[in-house]
Amino acid sequence: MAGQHSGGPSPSSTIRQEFASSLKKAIVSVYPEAKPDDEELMLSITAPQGQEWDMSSSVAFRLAKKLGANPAEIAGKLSGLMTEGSYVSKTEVTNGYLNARLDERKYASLVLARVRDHGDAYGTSSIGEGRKVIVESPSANPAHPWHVGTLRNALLGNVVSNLFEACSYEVEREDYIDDLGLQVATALWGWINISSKPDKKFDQWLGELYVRVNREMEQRPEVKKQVEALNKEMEDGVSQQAREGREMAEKCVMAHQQTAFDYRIYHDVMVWESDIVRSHLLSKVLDISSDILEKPGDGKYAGAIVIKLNRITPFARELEGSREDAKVIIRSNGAATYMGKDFAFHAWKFGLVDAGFKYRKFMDQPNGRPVYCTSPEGSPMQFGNVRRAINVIGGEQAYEQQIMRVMFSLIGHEEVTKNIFHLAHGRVNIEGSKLSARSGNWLGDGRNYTADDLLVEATKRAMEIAQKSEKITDKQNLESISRAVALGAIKFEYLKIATEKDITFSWQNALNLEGNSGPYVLYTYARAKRILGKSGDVPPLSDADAQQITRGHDFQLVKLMGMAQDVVEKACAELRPSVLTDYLLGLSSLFSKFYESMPVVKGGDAKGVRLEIVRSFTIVLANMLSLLGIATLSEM
RNA sequence: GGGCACGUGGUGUAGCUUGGAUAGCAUGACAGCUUGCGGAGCUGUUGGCCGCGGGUUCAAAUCCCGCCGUGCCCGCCA
Repeated sequence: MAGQHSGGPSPSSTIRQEFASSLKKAIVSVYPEAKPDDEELMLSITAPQGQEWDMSSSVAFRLAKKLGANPAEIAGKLSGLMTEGSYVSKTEVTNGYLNARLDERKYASLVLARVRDHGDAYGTSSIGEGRKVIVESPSANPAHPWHVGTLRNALLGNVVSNLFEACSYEVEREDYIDDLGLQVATALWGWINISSKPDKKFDQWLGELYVRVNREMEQRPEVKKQVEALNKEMEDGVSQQAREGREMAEKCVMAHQQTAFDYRIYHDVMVWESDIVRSHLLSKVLDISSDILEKPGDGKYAGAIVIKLNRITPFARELEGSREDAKVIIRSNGAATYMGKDFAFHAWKFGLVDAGFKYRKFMDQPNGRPVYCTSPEGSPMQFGNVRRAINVIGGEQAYEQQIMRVMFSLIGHEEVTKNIFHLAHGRVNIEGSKLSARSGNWLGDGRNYTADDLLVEATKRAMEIAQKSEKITDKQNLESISRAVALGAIKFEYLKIATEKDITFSWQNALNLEGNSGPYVLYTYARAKRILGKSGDVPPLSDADAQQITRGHDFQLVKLMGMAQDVVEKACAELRPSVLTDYLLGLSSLFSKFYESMPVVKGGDAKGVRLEIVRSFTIVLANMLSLLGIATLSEM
């Protein structure tokens, strides 16, 4: 989606407002004491099933309570006073509901003109104008490839970023690179002591090495000691090993980027944990938060800097029965914990402290924009300093995220607490076992549950079907078409599941090409495109065309298309990509019914309006798919 | 010990924030639809005590209370 944001109310909210204000007028004149609330009125309006009515309000039930009267009676009185508007042509009462019917010619003209005028920008909104948001995802460890769980995180982060952009927010797509810590130290031990000669894609190779070293550590305690020593070296950041560790991690991240590009996922900036440590961001943050921190001289936490949980619990009651009574921010050896770094990092995100980061270009991206990274050498750039932060992180980290948010309240930055959103997603398990990075049960011969392999498998599957397709005229493009279908299948399959739910990964589901799936949506798009291809340019709707609209699938489809912007705003406000997938399935399914029941090219007098509907459908569908990061295909 | 998340036809799920008319969709099974704009589709049949028990309400999948089941978290790991 590109171009100007549409701004203003959507067609569907225009008609709901009209209905609501007409309801309000009627209520005020019959029951002046009822004092109807505008928002309540809007919320009472829903779309009823069936084709007879377009909007329905349950407001009479609410009023019945307030006034102690019968709902049906109230609705009856109101109905008599309802005035017609520009779009509402008729109202009636059924079972206490006030139903409204639209003038389908007028409303269809409004929606279709809007789609034609706004094109690529149809469905966008201006609600976020002037605000900046940072989205963090997927923050994979640079010690192994993206697995099917990392992919879920990355896809979520991408869609959420797209949604914010569609709502006119300025968006910074940020990736936190956790290049310190035991995972990377473990891989580095292998790099130094076993092999530094990759013979396959770097992250895959490194992941296998990492798993090997983990097994080694279980048998040889001295290896574990050496890994811990390496970890300390990397933390200190000055030794040859530390430089080697960073170098190795960068190679791994390069390989991750390849995966990201394959999935059409791009970033603006990568913040490396080792640069956070190097920048002494921590000590600056400690300065502004000294009031809430303690440094016990003895006991369990002797020598460390901690935050006592009894300071947190008044603001987060759910942490009260916790087993620990403090959270360590700086270890007794002087190194910051993950908690400490994340707290400091968020102080940077919101511009509370200046980290003095230096940046350089990490690499060019296929979208034409480079991704930058923090670096020991480089120049200052403008990143961070946002008003809102979305952290796409697994639900298992809710405890730490909660403590961190409360810490900002305690140091007097309530606005930060309120604007850190932990977008907690469920786990992705693989059939029969849990995903475990350490054991590498997802990595290796015959069981390679990586994002890369998933795409290869899905493309293969799509290819089998595409080869049989008689509709693909350009056989040269079979490979790229299959890949696009595969991407559509995978992304849709992941995103349609509610964010908070766990997923048990199965090839069967991930490669789904029919039913509630991405390929189903792409397929309806291709059919619509074929109709347009046979008809040449579609002229704008004439009055005569508008007369041909019926109350069948044609108008149902128009009504659904009129809701695009509301859907985008809702998906953005709730951080729920599945709102989009639901909408796309609804649109596609309705289009299929329309397609089966209402001839377009041979539609006679109705040809004009039906063509315009088809044309609009392709635009709306393409816009919504693009928010999911899915590209359309004219043939498949 | 405490907390968080999830529980909806055989299977996978939407709806729960903001209570509202026959709980939506897919898949599976069965039966149909192509000399019609693309059958990766459409139509029909089958299949649900919305985990259980209370409560609030004119009205509960939705809100409240209590249970049960599953997963996760409560580390000077990240």
